[in-house]
Amino acid sequence: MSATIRDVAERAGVGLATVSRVVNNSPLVSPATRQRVLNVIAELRYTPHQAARSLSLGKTLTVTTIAPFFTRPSVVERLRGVEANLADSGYQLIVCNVETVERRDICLRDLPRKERSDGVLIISLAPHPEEVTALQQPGVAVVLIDTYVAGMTCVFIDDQQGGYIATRHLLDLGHERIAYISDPLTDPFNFTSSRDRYAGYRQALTDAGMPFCESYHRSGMHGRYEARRLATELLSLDRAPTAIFAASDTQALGVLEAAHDIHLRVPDDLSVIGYDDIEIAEYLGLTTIRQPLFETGARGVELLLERLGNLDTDPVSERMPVELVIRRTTAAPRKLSSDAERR
Amino acid sequence: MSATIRDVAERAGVGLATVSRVVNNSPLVSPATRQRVLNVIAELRYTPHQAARSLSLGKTLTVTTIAPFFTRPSVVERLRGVEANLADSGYQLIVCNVETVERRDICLRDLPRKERSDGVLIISLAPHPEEVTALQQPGVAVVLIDTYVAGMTCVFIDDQQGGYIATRHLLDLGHERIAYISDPLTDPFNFTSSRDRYAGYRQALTDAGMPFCESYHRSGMHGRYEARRLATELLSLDRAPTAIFAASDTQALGVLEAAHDIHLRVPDDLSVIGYDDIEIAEYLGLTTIRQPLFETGARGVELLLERLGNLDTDPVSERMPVELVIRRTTAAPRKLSSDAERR
DNA sequence: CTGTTAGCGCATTCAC
DNA sequence: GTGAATGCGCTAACAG
Repeated sequence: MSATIRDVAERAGVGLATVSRVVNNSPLVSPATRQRVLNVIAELRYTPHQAARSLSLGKTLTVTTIAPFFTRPSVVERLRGVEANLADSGYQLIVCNVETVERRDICLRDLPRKERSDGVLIISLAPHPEEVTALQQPGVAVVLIDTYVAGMTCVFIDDQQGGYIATRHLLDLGHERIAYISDPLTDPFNFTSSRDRYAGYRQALTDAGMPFCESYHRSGMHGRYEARRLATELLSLDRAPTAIFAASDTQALGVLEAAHDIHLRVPDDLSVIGYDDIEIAEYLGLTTIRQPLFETGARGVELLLERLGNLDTDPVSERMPVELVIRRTTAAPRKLSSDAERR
Repeated sequence: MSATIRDVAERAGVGLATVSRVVNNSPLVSPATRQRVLNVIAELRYTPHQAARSLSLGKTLTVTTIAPFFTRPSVVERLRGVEANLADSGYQLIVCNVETVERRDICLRDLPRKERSDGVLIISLAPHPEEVTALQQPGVAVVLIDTYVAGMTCVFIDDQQGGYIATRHLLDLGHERIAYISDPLTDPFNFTSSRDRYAGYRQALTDAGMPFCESYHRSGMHGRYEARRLATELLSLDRAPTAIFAASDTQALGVLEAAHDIHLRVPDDLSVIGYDDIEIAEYLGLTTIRQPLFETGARGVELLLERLGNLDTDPVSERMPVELVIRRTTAAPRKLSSDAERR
């Protein structure tokens, strides 16, 4: 059995409280006894028992992160931001991966409870209205990452702006047939990014006086294969698009594959722009919208830690900027170039 | 304040123990009272307090995973395997990311203690001999993933075999100048994979009666950029290699970049083989050695869960197989082709 | 400055 | 079947 605070106290010839004070760096201990206790602690390899500590403190000393689809590079990057800022806070990080809707609902309902965790970070999953009221119960601090919900503390991305910028970039290059490939706009997980980026896409089209063509928007399950399929459909349309905006870099890869399949050259025959700027994007020269992934995680933790201090602070929400990164998969459409030459 | 077991007991007009029995599915409760208690539990939204539970049980109900470099795709995939198998076990998953040697040492020393966690999974970090004896202290179950240490329970990859197969594949294609790019063979984290794969590489060369050329082995910090630099060095050698075996797919990407930089065509001018078979490998058509990443994590948890049951089982170790995946970055060397033509 | 005491919420002997 | 009592290891009042 490992040493308890009592063992240390006896061996050092002091009371329990003194040991506790030493462990918790209380200044109310004379240097002499402190040193003596410290020696015994080292000797016995004493470590405070986490559970006992939390029970006594009334805090779990734990932060839970609920995230969908671990594998998605964007989620990993956010998680890394979370971990980085939590490592030295004294809080342990509990992670919970959500890959089904059932799990999503269970996690959102059961995990944010003060008996389980002092704070909860929810990544990319927007709580439904009923869930929001449950989440606002006092006791647990909740911070939403990559999602905006009025009345809750969130660190989110201006995805509408991102969609706008992406589309605008294509428009500026002279494209007139711009398609958008994304996850389903409404899904049971309640992801919001595809939806917001879509709104930006539509807005940019409108602002440019460009008509929106229903058949230029395709959506399907997230992932490269599905995106490839959707892009193939798009590219075999009568008036095939000359540019495709994919709601994520992963999906943009699928688009590139589809183009390759039918021997279209990128960017000569087809422009492709992604979203996220994951690591491989640079390698592939993919034009994309960069969003601060790591930073959202890191900032989310900061806000959570603040709230952990005093729970009754007003919710704040912070919007993080996106940025267009132009690389080698976008260019002026061929038709336009020839038009230009003709003049 | 949230409801405690006492609140439930009072409201249901029963004793504390009865509520506890209901919560823990003890059969020693009459159906009638059970139902009554269940109703009150639902009504009060009662959830057992984790910390109190563990304190009383003498178990933390927690499993800790220590993993280096969250970002590495291989680590993420293993973690996913861990999470998948732990989700329904009733244990919470605490994750700890290690990005510096100091953290590595601290984590390995402080986390595997029964006061903190019932079980620990250590991914890709080989404990040093002193650390091993500490890890074998009773109380915590420890399972090593992607690492083999005699006397401990491990799920590991036959990396020497992997290195052998990779090199052998190149040899079979007719290559005679085969280089190897990897992490440093010995590093303070004590990663073993680069070392083992190197051993396999050397062995394959020897078995083929091929001399080993010191300058064909380059090592440097893990990552694409460094690998690109190393490959560039290699390719500007007088007798440049015709094939490069990279110790990871990520590094193989760097090699591909280096080749591209100097307009070498792959696989015509240079063959490249990676290791891991991460998702992007398929997209790029990278020939590689596939290792069961997800599975090692998943299997590691299974073994841990078993050990959690009875701690004094003998350590077991399981070796997982690797597999050559031939795609489009390896081919016979040009020189040989022309030799063949000449005949 | 330091020791003593009383819970924190729950599982678990024991009696009934 | 069920309830009352005990202790898990620690922190925070409190008294000295």
